[in-house]
Order: sequence, then C-alpha cells, then structure tokens
Amino acid sequence: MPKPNRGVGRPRNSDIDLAIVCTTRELLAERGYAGLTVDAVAARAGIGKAAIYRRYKTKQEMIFAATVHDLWEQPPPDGGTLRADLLALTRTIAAQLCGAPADVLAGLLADIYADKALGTRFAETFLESERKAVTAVLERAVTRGELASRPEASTVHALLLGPILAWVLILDGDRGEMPEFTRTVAEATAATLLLRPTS
Amino acid sequence: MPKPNRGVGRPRNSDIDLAIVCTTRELLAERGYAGLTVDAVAARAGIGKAAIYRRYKTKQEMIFAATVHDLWEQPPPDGGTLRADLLALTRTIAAQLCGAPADVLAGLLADIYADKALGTRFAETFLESERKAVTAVLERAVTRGELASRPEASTVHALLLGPILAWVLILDGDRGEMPEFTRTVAEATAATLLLRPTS
Amino acid sequence: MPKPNRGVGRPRNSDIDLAIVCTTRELLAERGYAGLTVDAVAARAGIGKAAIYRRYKTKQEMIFAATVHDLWEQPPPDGGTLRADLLALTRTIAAQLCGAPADVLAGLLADIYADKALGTRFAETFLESERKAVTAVLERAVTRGELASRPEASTVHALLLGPILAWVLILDGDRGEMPEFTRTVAEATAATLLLRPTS
Amino acid sequence: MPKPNRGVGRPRNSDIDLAIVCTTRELLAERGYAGLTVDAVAARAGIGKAAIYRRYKTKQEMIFAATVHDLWEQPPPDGGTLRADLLALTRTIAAQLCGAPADVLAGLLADIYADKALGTRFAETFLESERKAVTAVLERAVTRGELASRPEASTVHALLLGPILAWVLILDGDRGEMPEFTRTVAEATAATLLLRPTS
DNA sequence: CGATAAGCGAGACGGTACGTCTGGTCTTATC
DNA sequence: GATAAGACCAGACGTACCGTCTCGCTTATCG
Repeated sequence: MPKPNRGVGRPRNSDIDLAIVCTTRELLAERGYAGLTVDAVAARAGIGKAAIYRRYKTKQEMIFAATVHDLWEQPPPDGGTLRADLLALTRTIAAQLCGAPADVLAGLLADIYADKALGTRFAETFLESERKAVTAVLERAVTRGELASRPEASTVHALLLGPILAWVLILDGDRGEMPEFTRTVAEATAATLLLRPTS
Repeated sequence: MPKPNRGVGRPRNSDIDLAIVCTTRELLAERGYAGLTVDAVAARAGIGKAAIYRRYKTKQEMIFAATVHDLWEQPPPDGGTLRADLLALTRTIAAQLCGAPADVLAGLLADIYADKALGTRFAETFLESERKAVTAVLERAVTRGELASRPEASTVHALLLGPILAWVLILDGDRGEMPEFTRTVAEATAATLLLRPTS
Repeated sequence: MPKPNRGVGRPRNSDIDLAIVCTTRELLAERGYAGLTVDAVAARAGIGKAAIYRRYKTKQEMIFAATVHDLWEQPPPDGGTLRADLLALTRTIAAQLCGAPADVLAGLLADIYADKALGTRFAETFLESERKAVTAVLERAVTRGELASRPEASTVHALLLGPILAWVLILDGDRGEMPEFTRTVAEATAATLLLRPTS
Repeated sequence: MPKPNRGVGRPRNSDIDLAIVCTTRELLAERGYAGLTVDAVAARAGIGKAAIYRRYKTKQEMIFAATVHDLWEQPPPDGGTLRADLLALTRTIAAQLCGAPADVLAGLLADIYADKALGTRFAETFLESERKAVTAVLERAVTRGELASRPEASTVHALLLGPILAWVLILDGDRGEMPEFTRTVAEATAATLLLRPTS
C-alpha cells in the first residue's frame, strides 16, 4: 500500500506507479526474488530510487505491492452446499498462491518474518480476509444444517490452504494439475467436516 | 553438508564443526534469521571466518546445515492400520517443522529457491526421505487391503505436510495445540483415503 | 586523481574529499604506512567506505592522493648562476621529500611498483615536472655560457635527487641538517658540471 | 638470517634452504614483490609453510635472505688514489643495488620501515658495512694527504649511494648505462671532496 | 637397539583487511 | 513539490594472506 500524497504540489505521476509494479514483476521473473535490487528496478524503469521510496517504505513493500494483487475480500457466493462452497474457496486460495512464482512466495514469506510491520499487514489483509471467508462458509453450513456446530476456522483454514501451499512451495508440484488437486483438497476437507465435527 | 577434506594435512577440528552449528542456532534464536551474520557467528564461536567458509560455501549452507538436522530416514514402524501409520507420520513431520522457529523456516525456504545447489540438496535429503515414508505407509495399507490401489504419494504428502506447514508458517498457530492439530490432519487424510481413492 | 563525476545527480560532497585526505594523513602519522586501513579512515572520518572507493579505485590511490600533494610545476626562477639555480632546485626537491615520513615514502614507492597505473601517474606528474625543471636550469646555464653543452638531464637529476633520497630513506639522516646537506649536494653537482661536461 | 638448529633431532634439509631461496627469486621475477605469497613459495617449492617459518620469522625475512646476497664486508682494496677508491666503492654499491629488480628493492625498503626488527638488521648489516667501507676509504685519503681532514662519512655515503638509488628506484634508468653512470657519480664525489672539504 | 628430538608436507586455524554490494536516505538541478 | 540522477552511511559478504598449530610421518643422534 503506497504512502499517501497530500494533494499539494506536483501530483505523482501515475505512469511511475505502473512502471514500478511492472518492472518489479519483470525483474522478479528474470532474476528471481534474491536477485532483485531496488537500484535495478529504478534503472530499468528509468526512474529514481526516491520515486520508489516515496511510494513504498521498503523494498519488501514494493515487492509485496507488485506481487500480491489486491485480493478478493468477499467470501464466495453461496454454492448451496458446504462441498461446493469449499471448492470455490479452495480455488480462490489456489489462484492467489499460483499468482506468483514459488521463489517469490518464499521470499515474501521470509520478509514477512523479518519485518514486523509487513507481517502485521499481511496478517490483517491477506489472512484476515481468508479467515473471514472460511468462517462465512462454515457458518452457512451450520445454518443449512450440514454441520452441527461451527468448527474452528483456523483449523479448516489450515486444511484448505496448507496442502496447496505445500504443493507450490515445497513439493514443486505441477501447476497444471492444480485444478484436480484443488478438488481433492476441498473434498477431503468436506469429507472430514461432514463425518466428524472437527474441534 | 560441509566441503570434504582429503585426509591429508591437519585434520579439521570437529569442535569447530560443532561450535559453528551451535552458535548459528543460538544466534538464530537471539536475532532471528535476518539478523544473523557470519561475522557474528565467527566472533561468538571464537573462530575465524575462514574456518566457516572452509566448511560451507555460503552463509546459507551454514544455516542449512545448522538447522536441517540430519533427519530421520525410516518410515514409521507398522502401526497396524493406515490411520495409526498416518498419525505417526504426521507427528514426525510436525516434529521436523517445529524444530526451528518460523522465521528460520521461512528464511531457509527462501534461500532454497535462491540457491539452486541448496534446493537440490533439500529435495534430495528432506523431501525424498519424507516421500519414501509416505509411499511406504500407503503401500502397507494396500497390502493390508485397506486401500484398493496406492494413491499418488505427492498428493498425500501435501495433505499431511501442508496443513502443518500452514499452521506454523502462515497462520502462526499455537504450537501447544500441535498434538491435537496433528491428529486432526492425520484423521482427515485417513478419512479421505478410506472413503474414496484419491487419484 | 579521484574518479570523475558526470555533473548529473547529487554532486560529490567536497567536505568528504577533504576529510579523506586529512584523515589519511592523520592516520599515516599515527599508525604508519603499514598500519593504515581503509576502514579506519572511513570510521575516523565518519564516512562510509563506499564514499572512499567512489573516489579512489584502491587504497593506494587514496594514499597517493593524500600524500603526493599536487606539486609545483615551475622551474625555480633564474638565480643568475648555475650554482644558485641548482641550490634552489635541490631545496625544492628536498622539500618535496621531507613532506612525508620515511615509511610513507617507502610504502608509496613500493605501491608505485605494484600498481602500474599508479606508476605511470607518478612518472607523469612528479617525475616529469622535476625533470623539466632540471632541463630548464641546465639550458639557462648553457645560454649564459657557463656550460659548453647541455648535460644529460637524467644524470643531473639523479645527482640532485639521489643523495637527498638516500638521506631520508636509507640513512635515516637528521632532517635538521637537511639545509646544510642540501647545499652540499647542490655544490657538489655544480662543481662537477662546471669542471667537466657530464655526458 | 635463518633461525639456528640445536644439532639434536633430525637435521634440516639443506635442499630446502636452497629451494626456498630459488623459488622466492623465481616468483619475485614472475609476479613481482607485491604478488609474492608464502603459500605460493611453499607450493611451488613442494615444501610446507612450516619449513619456511622454521627458517625465517616472517615473509620479509625470507625475501630479504633470498634477495640481499650476503654482501661484501671488506672495504675495497687500496687503489692508490681517492678517485680510484671511490670508483671501486661506487661499483660495489651499484652491484648491490642492481642485484634485484626495482620493485623488490622498493618493497623491501617499505618492509624495513614496517618491521622494526628488520630495519635494525638492515641498518646493522648492510648500512653499517657500507659506512665502514666509506670511512676506510676516506681515512686512507687523509693518510695519503689527499684530504686535509676526514669528511663526514654519512654525507659522502649519501653522495655515492643516493644517485645510484635514484637511478634504479625512481628514474627507472637504463641499467646498461650503469657503468658509465657509476663513473660519473664517483668522479663527481671525488671532485667535490678534493676541491673543498665537505663538512 | 629403542627413545628422544626435531624436521617435514599438508593443510586447518584465528585474525585482519580488502574491495564489492545493497538498502534506505539525502541532495542537487530541473520540471 | 515531484522527478532523475546519483552521492551518502552503514555494514555484511566472501576472498586472500599471514604466521601459527596439528597431524602423521621420517630421519637423525643419544643412551
């Protein structure tokens, strides 16, 4: 999230906003997360470093902004059944995670732990919104009578998010098989929830 | 894995091997992954930087060696049922992941993507041995007749590893609840496998 | 001679230019040539190492610049006689050589041989200007009729420079006696030239 | 001057003594003074570093020993006249200085200032013996009646040594012209001494 | 003869400096 | 006041070298 601009003086050139984001993505693709430097972004984009740091506090924020596309906040529309809702949810999660190469994901994750502020922002935006979606889906199932009581959202979240995370981040799984895998994950979670109430 | 030593000349001092590993862990705990420097390790351990770089090509290799404890290779003993085997397996995986703080895990993961050699080593040691254990457990279940056919090991691996990974790495879950959570993950996977053959 | 700066962007801070030179001289005086480190210069001057290496390619260039004060170019004014001219010239040379402690002189000399670029610069600035002065003095003497033909400049240069060099660099002679010694050198050379034409 | 050996235990291998000296000279010629490393000498000579440091306290002592051929101590034989004695003396000095490349001379000189012990040894051996020779020559001239009183030996030493030093060290003079130049230096000094009593 | 002492090649060790690089800030002149 | 260029501080990185030490071995003299 770029720093705000008080609306006084020369307005920011929005071409630059775009150039930063695009160049960052380019260079991430070319040189990988570890090989990305702010100087390189500035040079390639034909802008000054100050223009970057006026918008983002740190390099990590810049990458975060360039990578983590401002993500969906709404829980998926009611699909009628818990099974359908979980599948939709899992697909959204998978789409998020597949949006960036694995090295970027890993790098970002590391930076989130290195920089407390970034961690907080990540938790508040990304995590919180996902968690809300999970909660909403579960609550709908309770309302429908599919579940007796609402299971712990964190647990379900981990059951959905985790396998996909592992697939792209650790196991370097084929992303072509992702739709299929997504279905497996969703159904496994659904099966578990429907069979036995998970704490 | 440290660089080798041709058996000629003065042998490496194994006290130093140990000191590097211990000091690295100490400093990781004190200052976090991002705050670790090679100079600090050398200074604290009372050794020269050369002694470190004689053993490890890069800082990352050092951290890797200090962190990824040369890990279990054996699949869990036969527990009699798929359910029991999966629980044991999941517990082993969880123990591995809980061995290091989250920031170290994240940092290591990022470095694995940054350094190809490290990535290969990680895949060959850590991943391969885990995968073999998963395969063994599944094969036992087929032999027992619990499963009709052996499911894809990668998928099951992701279903087991993923939620735990997400729990410690993303959701910053309470590690005290890990035993309980581990059980949930194992049972969810068991349920899925026993209900429907996963691809 | 510092690296140039293309007039675009933030200009070099000339305070730093000065600080580097002064601090280098200070530390040379305090710790001697062999004890001088770039880190110490940076630390004492309160600047970053990069600011030094932006100006000088190597430590040696820095010392060179800090020590070999951009020196006089003009031959001494016409003193009326060869004897007088030689004395003036010798005094200038002696003043140059006494400007730095013996260890710095020796260190610099060694570095000049170690680094070809430095050697060239030394020859072109220091040596060439001194040689021109010697030539000019000798030519004046020929014009005056004191000498029948112009002697080889290199030889005369060696006769003037050498003894002083030996005095400060090898024999560790008392610098208090330098004025007297300078006179001796000048007169010895004058006597030789006036008696017999030196090749 | 190598460290002594108490005659007990295995005796030193004199092949190694020679190998060190020869290899040092070789490498000095190939890579220059600044490029010489002890490891390289040991490797090239096929010996261990310890064998070197058992003989010489420091790298500089090794180079010193390999370079400064154990030099003449005797003043030149009586040539009958001051002029002839000075020429002989100058030739000896020139021979000494021409024995090593200029960069080695410069490097050695710098090291002499860096290492007090080496400086003392240099002064006591090289310098002192030269000075004695100068004194002896001057005294002979007084005895012969060529000179009224014995001039200051240091001064004469500087007048003889200096120009040659400058020739090889600073002016990078052609060493082929050395014999001629030597004569010039000797005669200039003789002329000065015979004309006027130098301090 | 065996014990003792030292030499030897190889190379690890602690220490220290080098020169490079990057991140994030600041300073010009220009727009 | 935003911008491009680039200087600035801080400090980590990985390399190189020095002089010392340790290993397992060899080679001499002494008892």
